[in-house]
Amino acid sequence: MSLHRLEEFATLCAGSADLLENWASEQVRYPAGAKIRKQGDPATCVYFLAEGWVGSSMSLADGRRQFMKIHLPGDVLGSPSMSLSAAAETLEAFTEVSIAHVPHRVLGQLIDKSPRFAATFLLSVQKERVALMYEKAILGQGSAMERMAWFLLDLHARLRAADMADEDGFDSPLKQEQIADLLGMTPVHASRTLTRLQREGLIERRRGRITFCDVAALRALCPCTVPPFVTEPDWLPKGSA
Amino acid sequence: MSLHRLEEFATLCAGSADLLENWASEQVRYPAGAKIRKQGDPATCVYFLAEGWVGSSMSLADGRRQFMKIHLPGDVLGSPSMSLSAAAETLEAFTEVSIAHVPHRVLGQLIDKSPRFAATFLLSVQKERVALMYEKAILGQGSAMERMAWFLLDLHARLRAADMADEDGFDSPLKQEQIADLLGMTPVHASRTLTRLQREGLIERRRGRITFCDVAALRALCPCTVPPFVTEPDWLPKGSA
DNA sequence: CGCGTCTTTGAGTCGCTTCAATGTCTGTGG
DNA sequence: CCACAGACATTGAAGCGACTCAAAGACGCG
Repeated sequence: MSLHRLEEFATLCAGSADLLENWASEQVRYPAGAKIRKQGDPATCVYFLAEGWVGSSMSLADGRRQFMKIHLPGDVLGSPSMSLSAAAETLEAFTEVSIAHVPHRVLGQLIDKSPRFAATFLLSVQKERVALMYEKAILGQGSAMERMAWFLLDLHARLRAADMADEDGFDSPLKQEQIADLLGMTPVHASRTLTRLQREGLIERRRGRITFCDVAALRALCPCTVPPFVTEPDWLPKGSA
Repeated sequence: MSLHRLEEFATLCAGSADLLENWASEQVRYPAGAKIRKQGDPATCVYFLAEGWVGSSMSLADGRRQFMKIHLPGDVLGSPSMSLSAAAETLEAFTEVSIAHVPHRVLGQLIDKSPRFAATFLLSVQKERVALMYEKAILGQGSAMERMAWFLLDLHARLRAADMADEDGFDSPLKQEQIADLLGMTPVHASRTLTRLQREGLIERRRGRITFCDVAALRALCPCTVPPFVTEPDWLPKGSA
């Protein structure tokens, strides 16, 4: 399996794939709780997450915090801030993590050399944008139960894709406060919501593990489903570099 | 002024700029209320909005609706769905509009021919992604007053950039129901919130016009400000095609 | 003028928050 | 091995912000 998730839309040509692997192989480790990059820091590179869990968040002026995404191995982190003079999001390790730093300069070279890389990277960014759109819709329209059900199913699907969970549940290092800041509710209410899901027989909890007891009911709680992504769209530039 | 807003990060090389202008010049008109594209439709092109106001929205299974963005002339619409097999968002004309259809194929050609176009388009997508991140934070963390203040100031800034508003206010065709669906609240509460802003002397309303009476107070209500965007980052491929 | 659409206002309810106390788990040192 | 501390989770009670339902008011248009 690749160290990054840039080939989910299309296979890259050998040249760019090799260059990426090369950069991705040089990893830095951070302990749990470390801030990899803070909101407001100069943004000079993006990050390939190789191991561990990372959360990206934005803080408001008065300290309220909104997590944007829980990142899993293979994710490219921090790329929205390439368009900014200073980083918009804080990247924080939830577990011990292993991360490769890829300077914007390298991305620029890859785009310059390989149109196919450029298009593939663009698609993966659009995919993240679509994910944000769904999350915006759910924060704007959904109740606490709906948000929690969405979160559990979405995280589970992504963990499955990363081979980090079995079919009926997953282990997670997330504290309820972090889940709350992801879903736009208070920690107290996150606890109540999870407790209620458990009391109603949809999930079980032990230690950090969540087990799904009634996936159908959870899905029924989710107000929307994401349509399938394209692979190899016909307009994609063919590989050459 | 250009028919699109792809050159806010960097000037394009003559070849791609010309090709774009050419496509952008062939416009279709839609009456107010028309659906330009519906959620679930096949996604085969993106849209350059030349004239008028458009809203992009996602609907949940039970009919609740979340507007993603109010689009103004110069905006590129519908590009998130390039990554999907079916469109994720509905595009709806708020006024009579004039729109150019640009097939994905053309974008593919441009990316293939001009790395500089590819990088510039990527940056503009990242910019939209950052905007979504802020909106997610505000929906997740902000009160109704904060959301409304953010909306008014953000829309005003964007109207100013498009030369569609003067310094102290703007005209808008938006109904309160649409504002409500953008900010994740009910129309009734949108009305109360606007009325309260007016009673407290921050804004005035007459017809569709909003006038700012106390911009400082409005800004103070906003929980966050977007950092400046980059222009011509040094890693951007130089023009050639 | 009269009609339809949009907005405002009021009263009651519900969901989530707040504050504070209690409970649980884990690791640590006596 | 047990006692204790600290961090996290749970629970209860009270309050508030936003929602719902419903009616009345304003506006635009024929």
